[in-house]
Amino acid sequence: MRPPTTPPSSPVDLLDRCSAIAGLSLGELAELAEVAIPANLQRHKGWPGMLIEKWLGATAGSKPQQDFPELGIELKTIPIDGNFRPLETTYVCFAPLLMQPGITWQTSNVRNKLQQVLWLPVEGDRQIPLAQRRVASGFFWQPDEQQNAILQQDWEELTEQILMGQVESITSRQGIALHIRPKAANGKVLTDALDAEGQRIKTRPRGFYLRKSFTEHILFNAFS
DNA sequence: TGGTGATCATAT
DNA sequence: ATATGATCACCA
Repeated sequence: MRPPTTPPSSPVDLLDRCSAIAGLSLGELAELAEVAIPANLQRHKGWPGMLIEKWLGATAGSKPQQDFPELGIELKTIPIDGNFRPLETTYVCFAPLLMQPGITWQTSNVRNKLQQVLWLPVEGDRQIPLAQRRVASGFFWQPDEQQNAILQQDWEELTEQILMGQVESITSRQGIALHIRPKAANGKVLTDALDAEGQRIKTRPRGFYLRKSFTEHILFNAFS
């Protein structure tokens, strides 16, 4: 078995590719793909995600769009414990700190990315050697009405705060499903934002993340 | 002990 | 610096 060299032609094709790797370990997948296996993830935090991308035929590169643009599908690998509960929050996208005029939930990058997600849980307990961690079954998810409402509410609250020049007072404790945290290589990375007086300030870049409590429900519904 | 804030690798 | 892929790790 080898990784595909072309993007999936359809959602069914994509799901087939998931089925083909379900139950296999990251070590097996890395060996078949001729990818080096790091000893741990401390300096290779995105490694499982990149490996899975390769096996599903996602377009390489760092574009601010979905992983499968032709299908309108975003891929998210998610580390889970023995009970299929998420071990980490899920990064969604950067939080724009200099708002485009007329940005709404409907046109937001968060909504665009979460409209149709392929979740691929992977064993993530740190006591399991990286190479031995197995891939679970992937599944499609679309936010239901209630989930959409919560996401929209969180997004609007956080966006409003950014718009009001209050980015520095945003804490990751805000938001039921979606929250904002720093997202950068280190604390020295700064980007432009606006303060309450509309003056340009430098602040740490932020990203939108899904809380574990939210993704836990998604996983629970999928596997129960 | 788990969530918040910080950080790591890589491509453009 | 911004974007992708995320997980690390400190401390309340």
